[in-house]
Amino acid sequence: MATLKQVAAHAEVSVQTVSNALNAPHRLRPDTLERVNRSIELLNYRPNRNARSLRTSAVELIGYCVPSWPNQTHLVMDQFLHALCAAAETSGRHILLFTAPAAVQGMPVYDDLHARRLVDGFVLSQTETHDPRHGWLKDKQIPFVSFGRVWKQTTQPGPWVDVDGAAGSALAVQHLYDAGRRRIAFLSWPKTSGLAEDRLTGWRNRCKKLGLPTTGLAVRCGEDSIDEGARATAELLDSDQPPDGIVALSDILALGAHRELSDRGLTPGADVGVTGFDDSPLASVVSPGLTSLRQPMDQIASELISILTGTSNGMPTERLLQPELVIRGSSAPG
Amino acid sequence: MATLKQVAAHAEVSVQTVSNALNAPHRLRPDTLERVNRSIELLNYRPNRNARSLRTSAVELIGYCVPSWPNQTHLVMDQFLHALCAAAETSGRHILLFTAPAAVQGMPVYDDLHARRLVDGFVLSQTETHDPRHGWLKDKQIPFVSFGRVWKQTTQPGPWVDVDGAAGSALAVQHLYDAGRRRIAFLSWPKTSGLAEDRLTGWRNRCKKLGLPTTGLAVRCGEDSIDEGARATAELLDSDQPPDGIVALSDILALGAHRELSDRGLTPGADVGVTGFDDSPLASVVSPGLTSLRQPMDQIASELISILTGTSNGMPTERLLQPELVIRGSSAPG
DNA sequence: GCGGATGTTTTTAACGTTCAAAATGTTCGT
DNA sequence: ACGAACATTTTGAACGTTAAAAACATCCGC
Repeated sequence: MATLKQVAAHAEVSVQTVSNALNAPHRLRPDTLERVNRSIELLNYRPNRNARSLRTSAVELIGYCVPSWPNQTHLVMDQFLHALCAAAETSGRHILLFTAPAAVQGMPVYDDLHARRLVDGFVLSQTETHDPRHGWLKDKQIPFVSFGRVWKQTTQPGPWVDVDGAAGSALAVQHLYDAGRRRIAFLSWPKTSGLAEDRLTGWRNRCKKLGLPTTGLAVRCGEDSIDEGARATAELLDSDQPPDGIVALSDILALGAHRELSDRGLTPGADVGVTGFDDSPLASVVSPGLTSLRQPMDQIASELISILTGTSNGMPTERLLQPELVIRGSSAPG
Repeated sequence: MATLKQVAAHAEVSVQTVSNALNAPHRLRPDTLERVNRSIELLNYRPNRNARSLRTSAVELIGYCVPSWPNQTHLVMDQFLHALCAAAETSGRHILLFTAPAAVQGMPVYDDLHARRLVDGFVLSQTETHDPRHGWLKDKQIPFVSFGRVWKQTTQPGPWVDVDGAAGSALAVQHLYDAGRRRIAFLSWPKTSGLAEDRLTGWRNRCKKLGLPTTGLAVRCGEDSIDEGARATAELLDSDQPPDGIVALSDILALGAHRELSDRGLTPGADVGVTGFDDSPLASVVSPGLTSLRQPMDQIASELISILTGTSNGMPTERLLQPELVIRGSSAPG
C-alpha cells in the first residue's frame, strides 16, 4: 500500500506535488507530471479514500435504504439498483445500502449515517402519500432526492424524479385504441395511493378524449396479486358489456388478466388486448408476451444522481420522465 | 457537527478520555464516564467514521457487486440484499454496492475498491462453475466470502456459504411422494451448471431411494422462462406415461408447469403436484399457490458476514445450509 | 537588470480520530 | 508513612490526505 509520501520520495518531489498531479495536473510542468505519473504507476499507488474524505469532508457515498415489504413485491428492484450504481459511478460515487424502519421511525438512522459521515446524502424511493421523510431531511439540511413524488404534500417537498404514470396509462389506452379496441377497462389498486390515482386518471382522460366509455370499467383489486387481477378480469368479462382491452396498474395484475383470459379459452392480444406496468421480468416470460410500460431506469438514475450531486445546474429539481411502451403479443390487434 | 475536542472541552477532560468513553468505557471512573456521556448526549456527538477509519484502517464496509444479466431474472435479489444489509448492520458494518464486468474482467474493480480503502472485503454471489474470482482475490489477499459454491474447482476455493440444492430436491420429491405421487418428473436447465446438476442429482437419488422411476422424466428446458417450463410440461404430459408430480429447478419453470396444467383443465395439486425453487414472490401470487423451497436468507446472510468478519471462530468456512419447503396448494394430495 | 506578472513547487497546518507511552491519582500492606 | 501495585487520565504522535500560503523560478516589457 503505497502512500503519497512514498510516491513523492520516489519521484523526488514534495507530497503536495503528487497530490496536485492527481487533482490538478495542469499545475505541474509537463515533465514533472510525467515523472510523477511514472512513479504512481510503478508503485501502483491508489489514494486512500478515508484520508481524502477526512480532509475534504465529502465521502462520495450515497445512502439508499433497501425497502422490505412483506407483502408487496419489488420486481424491478435489481434493475433500479443497477442503474443507480452505474449512475453513481459515473461521478466517482457509490451506493451504500442500509435498513431502516418505515416512514418517520426510520429517520434517526438517516440522521446517524449522515452525522457519522458515512454518506453525503440519500436517494429515497417508494415515497408514500405525504411522505414525512422529505420534511424531516429538509429540516436537518441533509441532502436527498426522491424517486417518486410526494403526493398531496402539505409542506414544500424536496427534489424528486418520477415517471409520468398518467401519460403511461394514456399511451397504453391509445395503443389499444389504435389496435381497434373500443371498450378499455382499468385494473386498479385498493387504497388510494397517489400512484394508483395518477395512472387511473391517465386512463380516464385518454378514454374520454377518444370518446370511449369509462363507467363500470375501472375495477379496484384487493391486493397486487395474480389472483386479484384474474378475479377482477372475470368480473369484467362476466358483465353485460365486457371490455375488449384491459390496462392494468401493474404487471402482476396484468398477469392475472392474462391468466383469466387463457383460462376462458381467450387469447390475450387476439381476443382482448392487455397491458401492464413497469416491464418487470415477468412481462417477457409469459406467452404471448405482456405489453408493458417500461420505466426509463437509466435516465431516472442519472437524473437522481445529478440532482443530488448538484451537477444539474439550472435544471429543475422536479423531473417527470416519460415511460416507454414495450409492445408484445398481449396487445396485438384483434 | 461536534467533535471529540468539543465534547472533551465541555466535559472538562482530555480528548482521549472521550474516545475511551466510547471505545473502552471500563477504563473510566464511573462518575467521569457519566459526565462524558452527558456531554456526548448534550452536544449530540457522533464519531466521524472517516477519521476513525483513517486511524484504524478499517472502513467497516463490505462490497457487493450488483449483478446484471440481461436475460436471467433475479427475483429474490431484494430479499437477499435486505438480509445481507441487516446482517452487516448487526456488526456495525454496511454494504457498498458497485458494478463490475463479469468474471475476471471485473477483478480490477474489486482490487481498486480495496486498494482505495472503500471496502474491507467482498461478498460474491452467483458464483459460476470454476469461478475465477476466488483464486484472484485469494492471490491478492483480499478478504471475501461467496454465496454459492465454486463448482468443479481446480484450485482451492475461498470460503463460501451455499444452500443444499440436492437436499432441496429430495425434500420436494419426498413431499410429493407423501402426497401419493409415484411418477415424479424434473424440469431442469440447459447448460450444465453446477447448481442445476446439484438439484437434479437430489431428485434422481431420492427417486431411486423411494423406488420411483426416473428414466424419461428429466427434461432440460432451453431457458428459464414460463414458456419453456410449459413446453417441457406439455412434452411430459403427452408422453406414454405422464408424470403425476413435477419438481422444477426454478419458480419460473414451475410457473410454466402450473400454466400448462391449468390450460389443459388440470389443477396443480389436485391432479399433478408441482414444486418450484427459491420461494420467489411469484410463488404466493398464483392460485393455487406454488409449493417452493425457501432459501434461508437471514441465515445465509449472517453466515456470510460472520465468516467475512472473522466472527465465526472455529466454525468451518464452508457452510451448506438446508432449504425449507414452503407448502402451498400446488402440491396438495391428489 | 529591475518590477511585475505568471508559472511551478514546497511548506505549514490542518481534518478527527486512536495508539502507545507517560503522568498522575488511589489503594493497600506493612 | 512509604512504596508497590493498580486505576485513571493526559500527552504526543501518527494515520494519509488537501487547502492555503509562501517560496522559488521564469518570462516579459522597458
